[in-house]
Amino acid sequence: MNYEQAKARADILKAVAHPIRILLLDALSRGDKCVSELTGLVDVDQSSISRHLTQLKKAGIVTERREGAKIIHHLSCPCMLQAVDCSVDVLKNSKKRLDRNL
Amino acid sequence: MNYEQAKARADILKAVAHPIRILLLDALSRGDKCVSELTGLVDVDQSSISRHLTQLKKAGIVTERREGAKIIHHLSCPCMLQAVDCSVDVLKNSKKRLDRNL
DNA sequence: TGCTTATATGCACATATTTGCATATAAGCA
DNA sequence: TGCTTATATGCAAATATGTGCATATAAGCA
Repeated sequence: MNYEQAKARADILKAVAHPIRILLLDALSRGDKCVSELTGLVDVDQSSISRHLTQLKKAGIVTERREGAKIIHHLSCPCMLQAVDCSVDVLKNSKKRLDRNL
Repeated sequence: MNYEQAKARADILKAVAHPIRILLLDALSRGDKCVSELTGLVDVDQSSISRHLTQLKKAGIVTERREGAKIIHHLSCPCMLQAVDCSVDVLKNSKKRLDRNL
């Protein structure tokens, strides 16, 4: 793998690597939602959610469609949920190691 | 999923989301290596590689063992390679969409 | 012990990321 | 058109991240 390829992969992973964006993906995994619905999930400004969604869209993980005044967001790459699951495995393994005092 | 859980997952993914760290994981997937071997992979200072490895170790993705003067690094969570593969899927899907002019 | 190789760390600096507030843009509706 | 709801964006400030250089620490060996 060369640096360019690694950079492209890193850019996708960076788009996911934020607590709020992970919460957004989690919510979208249970169905399409508009910005105001997603804003209700966390205690941050609506503008912040808007920008997080922009990042997910730029990365190609989420798509949008307009429905009247609302913009509906859709998880177009559910595969990224698996990437999040991988991180859960790491957490579990780390915990196991701690439990064994390693 | 609550914010704490999302934060823990994000911290793991952040540890991977950097081109150099992805190159390091890729190299380690083909066998354990010491710092100086890994430093040869990219044109950055040895201290930079050392710090990237520290992040991977803190996240619990890589472990180390000493062998004489050298410190050998080992990919303890190969599952993270799958997370990187997920990002490749996203890139492929994005490319497909572009090819269809969507 | 003194020298060499291997790795880590303090420091300073540059760059990137996140955030809220205010405000802009866009759609729907009276 | 004027009002309301929905979403995006400019700006400024705070925080985080990545980097090289110099140097510290640790192991092996003559």
